Amino acid sequence: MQLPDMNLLVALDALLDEGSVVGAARRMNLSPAAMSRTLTRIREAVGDPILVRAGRGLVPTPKALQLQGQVRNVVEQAALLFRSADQVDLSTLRRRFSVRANDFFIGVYGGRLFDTMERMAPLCELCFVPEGDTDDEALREGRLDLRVSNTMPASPEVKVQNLFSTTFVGLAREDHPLFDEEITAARFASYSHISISRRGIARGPIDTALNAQGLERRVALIAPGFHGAMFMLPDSDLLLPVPKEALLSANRLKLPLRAFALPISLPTLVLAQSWHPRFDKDPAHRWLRETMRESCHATWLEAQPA
DNA sequence: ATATTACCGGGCTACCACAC
DNA sequence: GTGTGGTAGCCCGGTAATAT
Repeated sequence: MQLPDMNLLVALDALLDEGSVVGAARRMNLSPAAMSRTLTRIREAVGDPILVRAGRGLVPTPKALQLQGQVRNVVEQAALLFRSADQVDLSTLRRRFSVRANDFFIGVYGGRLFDTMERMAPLCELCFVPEGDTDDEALREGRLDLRVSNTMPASPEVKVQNLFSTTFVGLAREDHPLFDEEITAARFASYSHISISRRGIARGPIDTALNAQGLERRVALIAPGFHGAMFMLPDSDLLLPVPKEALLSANRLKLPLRAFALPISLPTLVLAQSWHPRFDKDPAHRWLRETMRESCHATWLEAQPA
């Protein structure tokens, strides 16, 4: 069987990623003219224009967008074949690591993670992507390097490693009437709450715990993320349960908020990172996972009460 | 500014002739 | 039969010019 020139795949990956002939040429140490001719060969091989002129630049065709994930996957797998199983030169490593996490994790843990990555692998990019419904598929296709979540992946082949566990505390404006007397479950339930949910779900473990005591709370506001919700507290009587590490963000932002221990018992939340086994032996990915684990641990320690 | 094309040169390979 | 050297053709990259 006559195989096509596999170098075209590497060039196609660069072209689709950069979206320009000049950018892809720079990345592959070629002249723009040489890359333009490579694009011509790719067009002939694929039978599609791949990138078409739009003013000064180029835009991808639907076929190109459809191929992008597959091409990246194949190129990464091919690169792995030639890479030592244990070594990676972080100083020259050019790679974008996509991590899916919620805004609590990004806001509290993302900064230290990025700082460590920036110092060790200055040419790498960290790309946080919002949580989605097709995590396992994204991991499998290589669109996602890591997923950080408290829910287990649906696919049994996906690898999981615990990062840290956390518990919830309550947040309210510092002069909230809640602080005038002892914070009982009944008083906690008597104020309106913010519930954090991307899918608009108002009920959760807090409601279960209150119901067990014959109490019920009113969720007056549903927000997609903790950080945005925190900014609503100073102007309202709302209460916001947050993972206790989120207090780091509240303190840094110098928000006029006060934390309180929840008067109910909630299960401990365990956050874990998960990845597809295809990346298990990849030294760069292994470094990412290790860096994630260590930077999370350092942030977690900082957030613990003295 | 960026993409494409024309033209040129270097490297590689297939093919052939020749010597051993 | 095998190894070596010469040649032609192809592929690909560079520069420069042109088109968008």
